[in-house]
Amino acid sequence: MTTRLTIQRSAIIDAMRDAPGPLRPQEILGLASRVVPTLGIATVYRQLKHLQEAGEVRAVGLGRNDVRYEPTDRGHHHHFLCRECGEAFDVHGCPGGIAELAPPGFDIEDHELTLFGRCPECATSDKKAT
Amino acid sequence: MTTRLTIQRSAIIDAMRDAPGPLRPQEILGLASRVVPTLGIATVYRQLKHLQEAGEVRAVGLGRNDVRYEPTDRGHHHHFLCRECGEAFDVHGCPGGIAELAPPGFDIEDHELTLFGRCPECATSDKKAT
DNA sequence: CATTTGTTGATAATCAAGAATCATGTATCG
DNA sequence: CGATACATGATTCTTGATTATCAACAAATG
Repeated sequence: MTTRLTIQRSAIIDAMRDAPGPLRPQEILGLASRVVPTLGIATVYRQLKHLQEAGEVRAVGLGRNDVRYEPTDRGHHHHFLCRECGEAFDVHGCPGGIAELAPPGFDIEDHELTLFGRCPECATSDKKAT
Repeated sequence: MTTRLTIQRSAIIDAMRDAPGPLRPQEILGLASRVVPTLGIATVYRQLKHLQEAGEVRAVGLGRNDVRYEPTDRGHHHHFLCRECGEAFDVHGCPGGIAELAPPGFDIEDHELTLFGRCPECATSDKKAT
């Protein structure tokens, strides 16, 4: 169970590292396939599991029924989800005073903030103006 | 397709209306079953669909693989999710300046904020102190 | 009361995500 | 080179959530 650094593994890690935000398993497959064309989805899931257990990768859920993965070394940040193309982007910065929102008695450990809208690319190709 | 107000329908609506936060279909079934013991899960899903189409109910996703439903007439608010018991609570109030977090070029339409931690009930019965 | 139309509850069908299986492949080490 | 142990990729299986089906029902209408 020694965890070898195979090309598949590094391709998967690189895909996440180079992405502007968290990726879905299928997206990881697509990106890493450019490096390792024979890559299978099973390996993606397998490596994601290993990487999660190793603490190098974390799952985040934006929207409903949506699980994406991101490297854990990016510090505290939030996300933007484009409603048009579905891509997720990291958003740095965090409004303060969040813990104070909860009524007394609630023990706040953490929080997640997700912005929804249109990414620069989708906003530019304005489909509204049809 | 006239949408009759059956006891099942009103029991389902009442369950959501009386809840402190969004409910999962199974939770709705459990609560509404107190009023209509024969209630089936199929009716819950059916009514949720109708209510969504009627704009009276909205689906929200907290955490991963998690869909809950809430009445739409509660105005802008956020949520708290207890990591121990899994119950969700509405949180009123909203930190300002959220739209400014996004880098230029992003078109922000909306946002969701979820707090994680322990609810008053779970925080009191401190299992940490074992 | 009889008819019509929408509703219910039990259950089967569907679907997708993720896990397990297994033969093949590939480093590593002797 | 040959043996060993882990990794891969194709595929199948499992699981849980949601949907569709359908016979039994109930409200509204004549």
